[in-house]
Amino acid sequence: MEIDLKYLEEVFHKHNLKITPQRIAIYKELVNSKEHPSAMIIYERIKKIYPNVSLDTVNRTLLTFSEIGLVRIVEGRGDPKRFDPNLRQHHHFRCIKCGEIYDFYSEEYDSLDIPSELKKKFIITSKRVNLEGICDRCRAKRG
Amino acid sequence: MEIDLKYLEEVFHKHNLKITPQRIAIYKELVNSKEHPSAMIIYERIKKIYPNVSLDTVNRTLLTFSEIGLVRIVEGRGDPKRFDPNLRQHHHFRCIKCGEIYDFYSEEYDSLDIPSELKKKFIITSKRVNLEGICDRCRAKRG
DNA sequence: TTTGAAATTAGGAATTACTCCTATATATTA
DNA sequence: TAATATATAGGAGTAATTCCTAATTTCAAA
Repeated sequence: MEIDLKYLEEVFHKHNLKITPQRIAIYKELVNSKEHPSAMIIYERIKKIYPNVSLDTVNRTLLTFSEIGLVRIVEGRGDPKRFDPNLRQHHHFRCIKCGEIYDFYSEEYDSLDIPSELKKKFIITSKRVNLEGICDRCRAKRG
Repeated sequence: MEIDLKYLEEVFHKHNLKITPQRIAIYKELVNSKEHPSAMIIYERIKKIYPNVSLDTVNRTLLTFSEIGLVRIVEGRGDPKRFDPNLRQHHHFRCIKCGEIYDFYSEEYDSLDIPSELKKKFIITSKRVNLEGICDRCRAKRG
């Protein structure tokens, strides 16, 4: 998928971030990933194009992106952080066997009300339904 | 809070786990925690009672507990694993400033339907709504 | 009860996933 | 184009977790 470079550069400008080839490459790689990759996975792929990019840069960049809201860190179970460039409101199904995360969309879930006792106490900035279970592939493997 | 030792021993038996003082202490400590603690935090507390318990045992034990469904690993953002002994269906609010996680209950959320295209493809074993935002304490701090 | 096999533990080493440090290089603005 | 503020690479350092192994403990059967 071609990314909208202009949009990306605008976002960088808005947050006073310099436009560097590494940042663009990292963002491209993440957008074109389907599996909510970790920094290490992005790093391995980027290395093929920029052989001496450093893992630290990939990590730092992905964290910067998440700070400015360009990507999100997926909610996981304490293993390596995984990143998600999908900013459209969506929800996750996670396979407890293989760890794969599948995005899905649901208007019903999007329009869930926040319980009023929480609304009074907290400022709510994000809402997501996380489902877990066994995906079709893993189910097939074990009959 | 007093834990139900009998219940705990039954669970251990059911899964062919031996009843050891460490396992009981670790479970007690977790149940009596209110902040979804990490293995390290549990370890520090247990050490006061069993000075030469090892961190590995705490980690291993908590993972074992999560495998048999006695506790759950809280969904987080890649930092140390945190554990939750609350098996009653509930949902989480996580403060993006301080990281604190608050359990809450909602019948509306509990009774959410699973989208049919997911139900067809996947076996769903768990469902949770995760809210994020800023908690009352952090809000107070910054006026 | 005692005994013995199998599971579990402590302690340290190893690994993994970051995160920090700093000299060099690069992007932007004047 | 030059100045300067950022960002990067590479390596060191740190945190969280997992692995390894010898010693210990649990528990079931005698």
